Amino acid sequence: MADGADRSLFGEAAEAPAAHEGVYAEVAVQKPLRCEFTYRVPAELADRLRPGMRVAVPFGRRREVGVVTALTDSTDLAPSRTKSIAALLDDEPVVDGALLDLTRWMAGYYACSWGEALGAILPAALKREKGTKKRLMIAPVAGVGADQLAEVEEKFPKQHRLLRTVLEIGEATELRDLTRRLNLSDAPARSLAKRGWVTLEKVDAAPDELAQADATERARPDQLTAQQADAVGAIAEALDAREYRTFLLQGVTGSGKTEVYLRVIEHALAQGRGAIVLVPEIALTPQTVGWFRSRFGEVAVLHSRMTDAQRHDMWQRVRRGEARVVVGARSALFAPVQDLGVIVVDEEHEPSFKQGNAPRYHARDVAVVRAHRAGAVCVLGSATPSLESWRNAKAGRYERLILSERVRGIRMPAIEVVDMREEIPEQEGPKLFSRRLGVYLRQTLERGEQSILFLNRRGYSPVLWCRECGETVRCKQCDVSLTYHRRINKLTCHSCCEEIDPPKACPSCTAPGLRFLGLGSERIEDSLAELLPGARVARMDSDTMLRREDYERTLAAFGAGEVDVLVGTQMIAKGLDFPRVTLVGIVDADSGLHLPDFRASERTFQLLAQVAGRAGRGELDGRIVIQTSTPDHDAITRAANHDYEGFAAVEDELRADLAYPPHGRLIRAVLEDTDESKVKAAGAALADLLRTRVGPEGVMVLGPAPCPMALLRGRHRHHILLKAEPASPALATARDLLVGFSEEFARPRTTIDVDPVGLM
DNA sequence: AGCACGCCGACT
DNA sequence: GTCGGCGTGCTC
Repeated sequence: MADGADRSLFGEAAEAPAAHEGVYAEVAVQKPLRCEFTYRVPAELADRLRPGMRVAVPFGRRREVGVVTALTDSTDLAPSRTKSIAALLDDEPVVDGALLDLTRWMAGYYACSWGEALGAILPAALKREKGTKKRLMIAPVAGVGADQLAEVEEKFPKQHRLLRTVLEIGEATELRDLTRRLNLSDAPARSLAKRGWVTLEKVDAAPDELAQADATERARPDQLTAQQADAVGAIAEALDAREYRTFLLQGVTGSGKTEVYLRVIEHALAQGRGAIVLVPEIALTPQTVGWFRSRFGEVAVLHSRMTDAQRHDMWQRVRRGEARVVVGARSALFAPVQDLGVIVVDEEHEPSFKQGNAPRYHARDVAVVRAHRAGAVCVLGSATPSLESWRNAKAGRYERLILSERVRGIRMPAIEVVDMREEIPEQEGPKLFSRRLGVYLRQTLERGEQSILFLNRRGYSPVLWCRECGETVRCKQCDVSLTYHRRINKLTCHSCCEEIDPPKACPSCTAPGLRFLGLGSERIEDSLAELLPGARVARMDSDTMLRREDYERTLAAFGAGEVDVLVGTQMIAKGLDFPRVTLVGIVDADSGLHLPDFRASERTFQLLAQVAGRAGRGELDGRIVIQTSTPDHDAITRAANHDYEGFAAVEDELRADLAYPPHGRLIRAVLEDTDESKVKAAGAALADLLRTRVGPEGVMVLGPAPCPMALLRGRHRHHILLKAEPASPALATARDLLVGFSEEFARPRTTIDVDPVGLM
């Protein structure tokens, strides 16, 4: 570094021509900066340095870890601006050429920096020079309880919220998990520690139950169904040809998709090739991992709850070829599997495959790209494929394989739709259970069978409403109503986690007598106690399931028949397989239907189909009750008739009319700032720029308009939506204009979301 | 994104 | 008098 300064001061004229010679490296750092940075390669590193290796470089006042993306022998920069690489951190590239190319593609496509894209593929331990960070654990101190809680309740709501959660968990927890979930900084934890009510302690690593998951026995069936065999045959053929193909494996719940995955992976392994299996985070249970482990032995697992050290270890094992099968959530897509044969994306329609922060990639789409580039096969599995994949299959880009029969000849459950508008409320307040659902619940209990009640809304009541002025009690920082939680007697903001004491009178007109409007899972649980006295009820939502063990334990209790009725949110929609469940009640099928999102109907259909799949998994016949106030809605009638194909065809036409995906592509720009006028002004300027530079024939510019949640954590948010033909080159131009705009103006902050999922 | 520098309110 | 709020400018 010093020599650079020296040269600019003394030697510039003399060695000006020579200053550009030598070896330079392009280095990508994990920051949202448009380009890579050029560094001089010290002579002693020149013959060892290769693209894909990590280096430590001086960056501003700091030292950063970056990845070398290219080596050159010249630079356009003035020599005085070129600093030298400070240290080489690898003997071998940690990112191979294929992944380097893939991240470059991602950076361009998803409008992020190459460094950010690389950041998504490297385990955290490799992104720091010092390696693995210790974990900070928070634990309650014995004897601390209600008295201490009461002491901080009034003046320190954040400490109160944290202490309450820590006490509820009752054992040491990673602080970062809690602060993320409760939307807190470290400060409240430090204050509690200072009071001596909790302890903060750094630990190395914790054992990981998934890494150690036992091989769950899952017998390898001798006989596949004819459809399974056909599917395996078609995919194996592509593997044998060693060519890229994408298959859409569409199979109803219980049709044996997993067995198809397992056979295909067997085939790839027999060829000496590796495999990646992506599953939604919440489906990544010891049981799932166990299936793969029992069949393949050495299986690497990658998921968000692992410690940095554990992820690093798994990553190394994959890179060394010790594990040839990787099972994991979204980011496992980037596991350094050599000679990749197949990528499986299970539940490909799940919105969680889209990452919510930069790089905002969709793992399903990037899986197809990675497979294509690797000459591998991609298998997208779902009972209810996304409209995007359905259309890709129709257009011949994917090959559709259908599993319509359930294994062992299990019948599809009967689905009954109950029109809640025809139910007469016995007393004031919302009607929770229709007469029919009430009767079925009682009968199921009497037969000693089990029920599941699904409501995708936690808390007791989502709205507190003033009958005088019609206002609802809202969050001061966010554009949402506060949800009443009865156990803790607080109003909670589900957007920013802030909580307040329920007011006695209306905050806007001071009239007394606020009323609860609507229902949540907590209220269902309470009402069940009245409807079915003596029934054993368990509730599963993110309020009751604070630890992973809670989840496992509740499911184990349910499986053992110690629980009669399981009440829950999304958390219980997926994967649960209990033979004694003969009744599933969907308490309010409409809850997601009216969200301001063009995918609302699709999401509702998928959720209903998924929840319905929880009943009748064993010998006993299942029964599903869907409660709704819109019984004629397509998502509901088609779900009730197990008619995916009909739903997809109708929905596809609606999307075509409006040029929404899959018939158009979207890019969304969100502008946010504490000052609303700045957001409005910048939004108008940006929309003007876009409209003048890309004509309406190429790209439609919608907005600017306030986002569905126009105020979030104290920031006003407006968005602009770009809509274009899927193949329109103008969309790329528009995207690059957005990138230019966001770089030119630091405020209001502009985030660009390519192929957005969820418009909130 | 960090992390500096740089200008205006409530406290020892 | 200063400690500290966050506005804006830069990183090879």
